[in-house]
Amino acid sequence: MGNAKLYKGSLNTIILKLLDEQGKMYGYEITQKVKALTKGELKITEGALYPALHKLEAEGLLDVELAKVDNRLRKYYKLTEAGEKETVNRLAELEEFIRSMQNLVNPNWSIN
Amino acid sequence: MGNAKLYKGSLNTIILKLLDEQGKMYGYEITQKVKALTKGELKITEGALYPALHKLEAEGLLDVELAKVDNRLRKYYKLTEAGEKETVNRLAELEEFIRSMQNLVNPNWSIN
DNA sequence: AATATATACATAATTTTCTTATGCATAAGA
DNA sequence: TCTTATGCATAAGAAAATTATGTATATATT
Repeated sequence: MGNAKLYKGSLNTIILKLLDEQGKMYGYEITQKVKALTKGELKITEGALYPALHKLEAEGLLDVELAKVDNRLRKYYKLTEAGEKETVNRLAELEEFIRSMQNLVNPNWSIN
Repeated sequence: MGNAKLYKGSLNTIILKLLDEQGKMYGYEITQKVKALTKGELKITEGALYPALHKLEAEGLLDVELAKVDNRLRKYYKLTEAGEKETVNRLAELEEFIRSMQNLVNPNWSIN
């Protein structure tokens, strides 16, 4: 709690970015990766993650590949070609947004 | 368009921050200020701004002062004492969020 | 003089996006 | 045996925005 409600709107872009650099990932793995990368500050809930993955897939940005590991199901997601193109756009947009926020909130921070 | 939907959740903090540094501002002025500070990248819509101001006021974080300039109404908002304290907290939280996002999206960026 | 744009507020309907609460199932650790 | 971790999913509800209106005055443009 506390950090809750703070990353609204950027979850999709985070997913795309991670898939772009990791190649393929499954849902649970994404939640753990984000937790690790942000030292526990950002926690992606399953209720937000799975619908987001399904939507990105429906939009044709992700492909799914089923796998069974230790008798447990995994759904590996990876970017489609369209997904890779979209990732570039959305990442640029998110970076611009972060710079703007940074500049608004603390103009003293370096902007590089 | 484009930048739309990106600053979700942080509008309240932006308002508090601006009021903290400007002393007092009225709604329309806030929209123009944000537009200017972000070179047009962040546009606060009235449908988001006015309800947010009313809510912050209802929470006891803002005080209102009416003014009539050129026969047009203005509602100047300023931080209450509670508002000043809350601003410190919310700003810190938002800064942490920005750092996390920055680190997720582009770990090469400087973290200062 | 007429018209459009800027200034200034406000709210209702809708949509998006999240949290919270469930639910199912297997594996591993205490 | 019981709890925690792994792994998926969806439904109900809340939060926070967008979009679409509405009112009104002032200024700039044609």
